[in-house]
Amino acid sequence: MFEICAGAILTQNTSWKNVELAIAALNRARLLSPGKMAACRLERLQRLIRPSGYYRQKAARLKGFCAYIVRNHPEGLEKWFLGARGLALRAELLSITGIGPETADSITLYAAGKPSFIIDAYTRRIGERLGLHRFLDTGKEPYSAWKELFESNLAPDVKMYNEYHALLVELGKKFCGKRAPFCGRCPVKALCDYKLSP
DNA sequence: GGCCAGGTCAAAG
DNA sequence: CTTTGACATGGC
Repeated sequence: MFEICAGAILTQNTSWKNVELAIAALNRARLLSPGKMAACRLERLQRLIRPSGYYRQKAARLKGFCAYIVRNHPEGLEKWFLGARGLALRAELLSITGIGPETADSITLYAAGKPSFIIDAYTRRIGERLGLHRFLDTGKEPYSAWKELFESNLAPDVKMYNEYHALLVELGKKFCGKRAPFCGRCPVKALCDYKLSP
């Protein structure tokens, strides 16, 4: 649970592979709990998470997150997440420095198990290449616009959001690299073309 | 060697 | 309020 939260912060603009190294180090150091991490010296934390990049910034963000939990939710993550509505939880997470919309959604969905659709680089990229950006609510922030587009067209189901996002990431890695503007081989595109053609 | 990776925030303009 | 720069490592 806390590991998922830490992973969500560590993976900001970073490949998951590097994050795994950092998580493994934290695990070996037995620091994967808010209390332990909050009590850990900053320099030590920085050293442990170094492989995940931005280690100074991320160490500060992790500590800030832990300090917030210790101070405002001393009963622990489980109780906090259990007692909170998804939307309220997301808003609360957003108030913590270092937790932006995507990280908040990742924690809300993956750690707390509440339906909150995650928008990431792959989701946007695939969406754009399928022409879905035409349906975005102009006048809203891009993140919110994408999120609303998906959430207003899908049932708020945790398991489905989970799989949906995982599939988008998988497909994005394979077929929608930043350097390949045309993803004609992408199965999602193939499926859409099939569905949309008479 | 250059480009990229499941972003976020504070400082400028 | 919108734009821009900083943050940093590992893999291909």
